[in-house]
Amino acid sequence: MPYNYFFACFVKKFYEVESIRYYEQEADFKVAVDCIIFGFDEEGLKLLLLKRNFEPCKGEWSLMGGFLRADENLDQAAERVLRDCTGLEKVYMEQLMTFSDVGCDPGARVVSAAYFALMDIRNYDKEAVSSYNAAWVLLEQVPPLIFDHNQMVTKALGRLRRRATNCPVGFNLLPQEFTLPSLQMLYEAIFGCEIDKRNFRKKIHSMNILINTGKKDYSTSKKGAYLYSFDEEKYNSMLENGYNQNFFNI
Amino acid sequence: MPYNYFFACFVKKFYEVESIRYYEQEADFKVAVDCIIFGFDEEGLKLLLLKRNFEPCKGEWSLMGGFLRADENLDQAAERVLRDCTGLEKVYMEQLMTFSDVGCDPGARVVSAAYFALMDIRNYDKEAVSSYNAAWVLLEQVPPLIFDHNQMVTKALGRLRRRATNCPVGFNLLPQEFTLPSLQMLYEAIFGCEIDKRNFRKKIHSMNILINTGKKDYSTSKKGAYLYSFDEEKYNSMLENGYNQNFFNI
DNA sequence: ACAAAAGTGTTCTCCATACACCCATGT
DNA sequence: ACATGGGTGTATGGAGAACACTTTTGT
Repeated sequence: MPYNYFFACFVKKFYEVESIRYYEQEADFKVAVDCIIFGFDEEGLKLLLLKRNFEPCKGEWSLMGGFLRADENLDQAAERVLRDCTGLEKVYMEQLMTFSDVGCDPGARVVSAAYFALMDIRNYDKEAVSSYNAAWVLLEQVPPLIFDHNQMVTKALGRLRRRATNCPVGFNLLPQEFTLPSLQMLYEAIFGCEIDKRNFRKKIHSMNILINTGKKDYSTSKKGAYLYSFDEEKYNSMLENGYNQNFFNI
Repeated sequence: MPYNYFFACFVKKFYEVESIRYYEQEADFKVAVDCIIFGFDEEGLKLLLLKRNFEPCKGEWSLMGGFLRADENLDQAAERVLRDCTGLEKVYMEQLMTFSDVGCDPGARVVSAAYFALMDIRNYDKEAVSSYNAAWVLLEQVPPLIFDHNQMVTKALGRLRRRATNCPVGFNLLPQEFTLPSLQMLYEAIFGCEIDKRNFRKKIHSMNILINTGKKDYSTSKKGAYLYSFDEEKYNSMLENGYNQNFFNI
């Protein structure tokens, strides 16, 4: 229970009467969170989308969403929404931007905070996903979505690209152990362009944030590709020591 | 009147009854906008802050803020707040992030979208500013602010730095005509470090986005420094032609 | 003459880019 | 033997960083 909570309870008494004077004439809004959930596999970069089996807009495609509750903040609401529909906790998430156009949701006056999430597409609760009638859709094949959700997706992709250039955020889209060819494919998918294999590997190796597990993945070639894991500790200590370089520059 | 508006009116009829079923059990929130307003003069980078002469938290320092109205979106609300307290329109503004901690504003459950703005400190409505009891405060001397406003300021500074490295957003903080020494001082203030004069000028000149007006400003030296203006047209055409370089790299 | 700010060029280093061949293995 | 994907090194160009002196003019 955070300190703020007690403070709020304490101060509330003081404000209880006053607050009516200050705030009561202001308009009320529903506050939503919508999650742009990225995943990645050999086919490419994907989004987890809902073919809605509930109202409103039943039958149409949308992002995962939900409403903010009085006793939580937006980060918590976004985590809850993600947990509900994928069964996952501790997924990389980041607030993207808040959308607020009048009449965007015709059902009510809603202000919607978009969050983007990066997750390992091989590791989620299939039952939860299918109960929401959700599916992984290739980024290039995203259908028209309800409200301003397509706009949110566009924003999220831009943010993902910027993040991926500045920090090694891409690892969140891969399993804990991954091969360099798959890491390169991921970056090619994020940036939508081809990358020279030698330059890519040189860059990655020069950063010294990968650990070669010694194991090999033989699923895509006869020779087999080494499995690496991300050395988060090393990366964090680099950050503390003022590492300020671009992680990846196209 | 945007297309969406008609659409909303049309669809509303359909939803009027239904919406009650979908949304009525969701919590209501007040939605605020808070503006982090940057200015710059020879003393350094400054923020426009309020010493509140109204409740709540009368007597304390805060950002400029206001509540979202039912008939506007967040961008419009932020513009309105800025217009009310500085008399300015068409100021560079950008949505920063939405803050939503429970108990942050003890007066009510408020979700607050922070905006950051860049303006020419020499050009604003002094009466409006003083009627709000507002003042320009050096960034290094920002006092404790109410709620989570200090956190917003920190975020805004980070965003400003990132923006300034990627695009020539700094010009919004200067008068229409400015000298290279003052432009350099601005960047030194934004990044909080010294910059080599020759390298700075080389970089700026190589971009070809400044117009030398031929006029000189003699206010800071006997020799006088040339006044330049930002060639927005040229910059836009560069963008269209796929200019993708960093504007400024420390 | 001198103080005070404006203005200017060169060298070095490092990083991004372009580019072609060998390796391991299953068939 | 060969097809398939994994893995490696070198040469070049361009941009950032370091660095010192001349110009102008008011006093």
